[in-house]
Amino acid sequence: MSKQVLPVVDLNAVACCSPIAVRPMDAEQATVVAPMFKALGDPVRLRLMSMIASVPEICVCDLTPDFDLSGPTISHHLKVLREAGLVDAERRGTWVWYRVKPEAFRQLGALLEISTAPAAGGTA
Amino acid sequence: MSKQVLPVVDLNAVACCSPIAVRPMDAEQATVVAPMFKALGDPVRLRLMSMIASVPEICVCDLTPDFDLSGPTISHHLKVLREAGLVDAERRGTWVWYRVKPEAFRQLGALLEISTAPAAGGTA
DNA sequence: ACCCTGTTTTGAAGTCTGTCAAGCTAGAGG
DNA sequence: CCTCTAGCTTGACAGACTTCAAAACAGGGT
Repeated sequence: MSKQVLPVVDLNAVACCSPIAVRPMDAEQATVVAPMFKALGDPVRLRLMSMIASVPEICVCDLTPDFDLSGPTISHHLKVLREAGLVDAERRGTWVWYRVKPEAFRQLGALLEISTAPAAGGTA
Repeated sequence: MSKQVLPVVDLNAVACCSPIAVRPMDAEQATVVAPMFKALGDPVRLRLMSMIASVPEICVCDLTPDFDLSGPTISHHLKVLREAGLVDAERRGTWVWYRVKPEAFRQLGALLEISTAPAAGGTA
């Protein structure tokens, strides 16, 4: 039983991407997406995420020293990012390597787009 | 003393916008930005946000009925969005009207951009 | 086989969050 | 001035979150 590293958020369930500035989100979609934002809502995780996102992949051993936190705590935060579907992890020999899941990233970016923003007038 | 509606997150302090996929975030910036993501990390607030964002402005009285929650609870969530700097509120007569702060929105969107993403190879 | 290093899991403590009931404030209209 | 409605604030409580220490797990080297 390889209970290794399995994402929890189903990206296909994230009704694809119309920015929230264009159309209100239904309750179900909000339930799916909110955990991703929540995962980024902690300063430690946000930094972890940005460290992972700014390179192709990175070892936990290169993440930990940047924080005044215990190893287990970093590991916990990484797990939250994993379960939010934002990153993937893979063990290679002694070390575990993390990389972003670009789809997830794109999802969130798309939701926040102002793009063809509403402006006055009404939805009629 | 008008303790009306005052934002807490200083948008100017959000070192402007290089996507986290490009350069890791420093601790200070993460501390400033994380609360915005956190505010969106609750399904109720995410829906509120999207309802507000999809029209020019909207009255609390038009937000509340969409949820199976008490008035105070909605009010609490709106306060969180306000203090995260994501929305503004204004009382006009009997009703209070909410609208998004597009700058904040844009900030977050910019951070999530993959834009000139890293791809393999290394940062060299 | 044993130990050493890197990472995750478990268990526990303290803090924060989401929610409601009750009470309060702001404006409209008599 | 009184009352009614819309919305916010306070207080309280159950549940979730962050963190660490201790222990477990995974590989590599001797």
